[in-house]
Amino acid sequence: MDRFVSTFTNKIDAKGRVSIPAPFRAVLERDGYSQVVGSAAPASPQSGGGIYCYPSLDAAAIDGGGERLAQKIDGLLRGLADYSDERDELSVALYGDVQILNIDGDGRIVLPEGLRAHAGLTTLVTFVGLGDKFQMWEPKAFEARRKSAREKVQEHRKLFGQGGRSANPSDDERGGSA
Amino acid sequence: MDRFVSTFTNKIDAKGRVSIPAPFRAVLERDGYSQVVGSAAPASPQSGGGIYCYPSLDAAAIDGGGERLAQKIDGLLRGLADYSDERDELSVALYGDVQILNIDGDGRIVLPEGLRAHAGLTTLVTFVGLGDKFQMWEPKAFEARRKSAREKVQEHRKLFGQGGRSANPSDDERGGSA
DNA sequence: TTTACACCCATAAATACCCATGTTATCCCA
DNA sequence: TGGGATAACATGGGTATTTATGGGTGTAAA
Repeated sequence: MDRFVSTFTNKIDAKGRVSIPAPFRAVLERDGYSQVVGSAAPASPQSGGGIYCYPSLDAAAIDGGGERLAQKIDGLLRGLADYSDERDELSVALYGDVQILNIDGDGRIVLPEGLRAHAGLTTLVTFVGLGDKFQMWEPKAFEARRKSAREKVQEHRKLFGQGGRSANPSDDERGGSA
Repeated sequence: MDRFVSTFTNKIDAKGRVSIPAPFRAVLERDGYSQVVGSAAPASPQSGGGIYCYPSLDAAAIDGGGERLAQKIDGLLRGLADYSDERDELSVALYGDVQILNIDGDGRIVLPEGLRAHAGLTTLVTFVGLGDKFQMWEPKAFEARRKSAREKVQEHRKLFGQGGRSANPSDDERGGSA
């Protein structure tokens, strides 16, 4: 199964577009999102093409993914009675905040104002692979979070007393930052 | 699977018309429009049909959708056949105020006074995708709804449990980028 | 007639589509 | 093994479509 891994930082251009890191695009293609590579019939936004994005509930970031992520959202609602008030209300948060961003022929998306604001994005976006989904962060904000995450991991290591870490993986970032 | 997702806010013009967000129209086209009378052919040369609408039972909003929604409502009532009291009530509540709003050549509908009053609509309408139906809200009212919905989701998130939108980044954080 | 509505056209703005370029990593061959 | 040719990718920008919105007009119902 393909997973989103690694982090990449790309630029938001004057039109608000960002390139999705090629490796992520590859995962998305397999994940069952249908992209119009050539000049075939355009996939409509709701057709299941494009990527699913929504503001992260507890972080200043945007969550994104393909069909698999969409299915998970569906799964959360399954089991709730049809047309119950509760279901409607949860749907608002789960579907209402979702945006389907179409990927253009060059592998780019446009980030709507709402999402950009939530993540505090201006000119750069850091794509972070999280397995089933990925997140889009403002580079500085992500660095801070990554740092704290590492510290937590270190603590756990000490607790478990297993130091067997082979090497500090070199971060394969690209783009103008760093 | 096609679903209504995302939210859009459009304007009600002087004639009481509102544009249905294009992505929703795309879903409706696949879903099948509701026909006013059972004519196999398109209802009218211009409009492909109409959308199935009724005042939301639990909220100051209008529920809308296509054939799928119409079928579900039907099914829901059929299932209640035994409890005729309840069925009658629901029938009245649901069918009584159902309207099929025709979509004009430009993708717009006219909101009847009754519906508009129920949702407190004046000049703006917020369309909210809820999966297999959508709702129309007065923007301010919707904001409140969205807020409470988000809170509810926060509560329920633990119940939904693993595998869901794990939303807590540190849950699936890889310790570095190995 | 008067009113409400369906239909038609016009337009600005947002969006999708297309092609070009610089840069980097990769490959091939001498 | 070095170096030039090649391919992949991120990025910039021009242009054609879509979309939302406003308004005019005919037509059918009241």
